[in-house]
Amino acid sequence: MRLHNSYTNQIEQFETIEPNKVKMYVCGPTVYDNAHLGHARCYITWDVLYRYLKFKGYDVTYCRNVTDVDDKILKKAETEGKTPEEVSTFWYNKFTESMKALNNLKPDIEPFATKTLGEMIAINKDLIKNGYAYESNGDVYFRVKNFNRYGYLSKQPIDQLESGARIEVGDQKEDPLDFALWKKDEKFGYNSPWGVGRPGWHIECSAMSRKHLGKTIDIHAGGADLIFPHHENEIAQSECANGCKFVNYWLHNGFVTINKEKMSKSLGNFLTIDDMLKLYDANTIRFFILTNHYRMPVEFSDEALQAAANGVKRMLNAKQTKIDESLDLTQFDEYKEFINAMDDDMNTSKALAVLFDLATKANKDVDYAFTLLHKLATTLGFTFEKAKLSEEELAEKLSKISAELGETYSSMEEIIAKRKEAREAKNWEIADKIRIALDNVGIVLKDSKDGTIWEVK
RNA sequence: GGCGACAUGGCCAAGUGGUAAGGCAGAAGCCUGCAAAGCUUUUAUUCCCCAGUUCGAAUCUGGGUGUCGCCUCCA
Repeated sequence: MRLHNSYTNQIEQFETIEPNKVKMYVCGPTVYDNAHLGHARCYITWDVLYRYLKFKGYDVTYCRNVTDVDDKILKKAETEGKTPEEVSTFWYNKFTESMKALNNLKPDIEPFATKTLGEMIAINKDLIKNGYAYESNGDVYFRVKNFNRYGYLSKQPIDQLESGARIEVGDQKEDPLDFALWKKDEKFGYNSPWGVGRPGWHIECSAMSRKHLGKTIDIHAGGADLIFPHHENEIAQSECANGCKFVNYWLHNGFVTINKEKMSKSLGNFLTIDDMLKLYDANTIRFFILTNHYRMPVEFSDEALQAAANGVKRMLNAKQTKIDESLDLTQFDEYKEFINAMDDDMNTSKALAVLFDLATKANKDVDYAFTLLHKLATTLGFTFEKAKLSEEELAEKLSKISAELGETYSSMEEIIAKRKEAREAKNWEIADKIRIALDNVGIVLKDSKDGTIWEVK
């Protein structure tokens, strides 16, 4: 497999540290608010990578952290009169629900920052001992000038960074570029060798990554907006503390834009995952994301989502046959094409083209097509489960239909039988009336030689 | 100002040296009592503009124009 490494800005052959094992870390959410479509893109992208690596036979350990110590959480706790734990627990649960609703697999490890403080303190101690960090009035700062590869990931010339850096009021830094590893905070802080305080954001990921995956890992992924300063700082901390390479492959996804602008919390132009899921299903959102290459920006619009909904419906509504588990899928050209596409830096749009080809073949009764389609689409995280109505929803629709037709029906089967009767008598007026009444409540009938079935639109 | 990307049909989008995948939308036909779904056919002599390299460029080089992102919390 070949992957684009942001560190070298090149597409490289993916080689694991240990044979057949992948240690993969993704920067997770700060849990203080609803997740939006931008987060969905990020976590769907890395979910697909996770699934695909497993599909290829790798033993993958996927670690995605939860940042539960942060200014925004504390602010929210204060304004809502809650404890920071209450706020972060609430939003972590919401986030978990959103991820599940999007059909993202749960990472193998989901560490919390507040449970990794010991590791953070240990790293800080090492950094201070090695001269890469210093304590200053209860704060601890990283000494950027001592790390000569600083700026390599983000391709930022250090003198440029220097001129742009600002010193905030109350800063205790030796140099404007230095960043906080630990911040004095007597109100919400934790005990440390430097007094009561809180960890800096960047050290959290260095610590959680090292604790759960080790000093050098295969993949570290996240949104492209984390490249600077977050990932740059992680590299500095981890490599200076551990004395070895931190990450072999840095992977970054592009943004979701809306009206040509990055969708983000600070601009306020975001659509939450919850709201999206009221309008479009998880398959549609996933398809919308995967039609674009993961590093390109993707522009949100209702038209684009509607197009995605239509497209994914065709793909997943392919004529289903029994899944043949004994079939050797690797023998088929479509399988090879899919692998080639995904191996090429996750070319999901090409992979989807293969799935469309298989859907058409399945509809034309090519025997292996549906089994292969099912396997490959599932690998990308699509589901073939049809939308089902709850008993209440069905009852509501039945009563509406009954009202419109002026008769009482207690099941869809009854209605279909009635229509069948009318059709056999060539009473097209009644047959059409029934079909239209169903259509009005979002139920579509499909006639075929084998009879009539109904589906939710 | 520094750094990094992107510009392909009505819309979305792959393709990075060998003569334009795929999806959506549109059109025609088949199927159907009519539909829906499906199947078939169909829609870019052309890839932002201008030079250059090459037998050959959407793909490489130089210049221009436009759009976006990072440089501050951000997926």
